Amino acid sequence: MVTLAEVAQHAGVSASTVSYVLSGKRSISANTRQRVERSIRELGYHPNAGARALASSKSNIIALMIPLRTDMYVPVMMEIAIAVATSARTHGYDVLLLTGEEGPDAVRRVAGSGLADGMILMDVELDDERLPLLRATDQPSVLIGLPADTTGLTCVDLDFRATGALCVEHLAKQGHQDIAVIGEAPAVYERHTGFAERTLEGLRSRSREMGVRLLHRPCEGGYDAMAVTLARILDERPGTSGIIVQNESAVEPLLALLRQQGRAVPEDVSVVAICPDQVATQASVRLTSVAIPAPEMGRHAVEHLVAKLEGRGSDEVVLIAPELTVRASTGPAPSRS
Amino acid sequence: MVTLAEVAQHAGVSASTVSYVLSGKRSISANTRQRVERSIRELGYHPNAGARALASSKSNIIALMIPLRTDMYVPVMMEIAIAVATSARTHGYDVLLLTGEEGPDAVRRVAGSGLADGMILMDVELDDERLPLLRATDQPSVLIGLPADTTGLTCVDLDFRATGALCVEHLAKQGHQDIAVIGEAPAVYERHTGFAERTLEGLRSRSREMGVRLLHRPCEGGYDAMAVTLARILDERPGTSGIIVQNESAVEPLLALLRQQGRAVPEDVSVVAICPDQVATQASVRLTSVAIPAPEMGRHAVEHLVAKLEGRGSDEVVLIAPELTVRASTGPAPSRS
DNA sequence: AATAGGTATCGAAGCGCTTCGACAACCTAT
DNA sequence: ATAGGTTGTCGAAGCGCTTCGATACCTATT
Repeated sequence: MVTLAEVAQHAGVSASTVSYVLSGKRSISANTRQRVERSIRELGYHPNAGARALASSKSNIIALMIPLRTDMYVPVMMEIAIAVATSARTHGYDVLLLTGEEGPDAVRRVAGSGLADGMILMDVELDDERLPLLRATDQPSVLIGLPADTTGLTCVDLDFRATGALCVEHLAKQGHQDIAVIGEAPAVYERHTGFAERTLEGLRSRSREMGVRLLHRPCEGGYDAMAVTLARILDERPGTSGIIVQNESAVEPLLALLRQQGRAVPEDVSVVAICPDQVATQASVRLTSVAIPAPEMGRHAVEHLVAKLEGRGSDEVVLIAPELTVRASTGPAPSRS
Repeated sequence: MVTLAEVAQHAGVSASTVSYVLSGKRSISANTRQRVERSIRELGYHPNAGARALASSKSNIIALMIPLRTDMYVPVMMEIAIAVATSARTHGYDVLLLTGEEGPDAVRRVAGSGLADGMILMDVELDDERLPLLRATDQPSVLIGLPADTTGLTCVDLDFRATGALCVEHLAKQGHQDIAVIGEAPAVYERHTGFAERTLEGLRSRSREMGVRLLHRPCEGGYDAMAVTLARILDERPGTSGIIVQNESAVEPLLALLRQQGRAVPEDVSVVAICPDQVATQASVRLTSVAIPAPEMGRHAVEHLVAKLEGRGSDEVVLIAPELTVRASTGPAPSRS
């Protein structure tokens, strides 16, 4: 393993000079810089991460805490994780992957050991048990998702309230009067995941404003659960002509069931999905949808965290504006006969 | 930030004693141990990761290199990543997330900087450009996936050859004579991903042995691509009564298309999938499938890597035996009229 | 000609930990 | 009583880096 000292000797300068060449914190003559850089290349030098962390009290690592569950939004999580990792690299950071398993202890461990300079938390619940700790240790951090109380925190999320509103608006404008919402699994609501509840708020308030009727039903993923849920919905509101789905694993089953029942999309029923674009475009009907901009969320999170770590940036809630893309699954409401 | 020295002072012992209490590398009297442990608790001490890494030349970090692409097997990747992370924790390691983006440079960087003690590579290609480096630096590592040449490497993977064979066998035994295979996207074959080619080998050799006809067609995910692929298959081999799918995002479209064409599953066509159990059980028909045991793969990978890091364990190829679960999508071949 | 201000470099201290050798204290077995 | 072993603890060195003066030289300014 090549060390700084060896590079220094090889280049005929002192160790500190090499360090300054690397960090650029003091001016170095062009001549010396080149000699040092050449030695670094020739010896294949890589600074030792531990030593660097010790001396500078900076690890250049960002911890990313992902949920342990894989019952929802797996592709989204993955996309965010990848976006965080690649985006972090462009800022000179590596990413440490923590699962939710350890819970608050992970926050303590990482903050206490100086393993990471800051952390990004995904899947934040409305009343997340990690938040008090985060505030207490004032560990630099960014949340993906929105807790109930955001004071002293930086959060990045899609504006799910606006997303809900946008979906209703789109359907209402096309004349749909009875709209059903197929939501996430009941467990998601029970654990008060912010995005689910905020979507619901947006859906409800906008349907009130626009005078349409809204029926919300949570739904486990899969064909069987979807069949039951759909039957109940159509039983309760036979006139339902617009459906909003916020559950990836219910999308395809829903379309299959509608087809099977002879309900044409979009002629008889319009469907709007809240899902990643990939799901919307690969479904058996190309779905009108509001995309969940996973890469953008990951990037934003990293950028805000890096800003904090560099002393710039402040606590702030960043809500990404939703965009509805019209595809083949929505159209005018069928005329009521 | 509490340091070792402060703990030592608080407990009235020397720093080295505290260190030995922590590591257990020398015997410590029960009395002293308790005093030290109490001080640690009271002060909320966490050893500094950088200092520890520097002094011991061990970071207690495992690097996990995941593919950048999200065009295939996203849930599987995610499950593996989570399994790796949680499993690593039980062995006292944290996981550093690297994306494939940096390619071989990431290997160099991590190995050179001592950032991680070892690495796990996912999505290994048959002739992966990272392998020469791995061998050259003799960086402790484990691959998930099987390259063409495994000498000097430790690999963990599902036995895809056996998987292919198992699928064919199951259908052949039920009397199916014409079997179609819907494979991964063409790009996957073009980049010579090991698992895809090995599955194919297994499929082909077993169908030769059992005297059935096999037609393999790569297929992009999604409804449209699946429609085209299916039409071609049925055109070329109208007698096809068994279908094997190895492409998650083709599963549901396939089922939808068959339904639409009035082909009943399993009465007219039997379908076997190679996919995670979740996909198989949540599909619109409960699918007979060979599961991709993601958690097991992740766990195995970590355990072998840890064994290597502790000086135990050797180079070895671990192939996990496939298991076929019969569900509702396969049955006897329709009698030929 | 003397002084001030830059610029380029070096030496040394120190980050918080691990680990080796030393040593005192005690316990056996002669 | 003494040599030889254990056991428990300490001090000091050192891991590879960053960073803070200090120094030496050079150019501009008075």
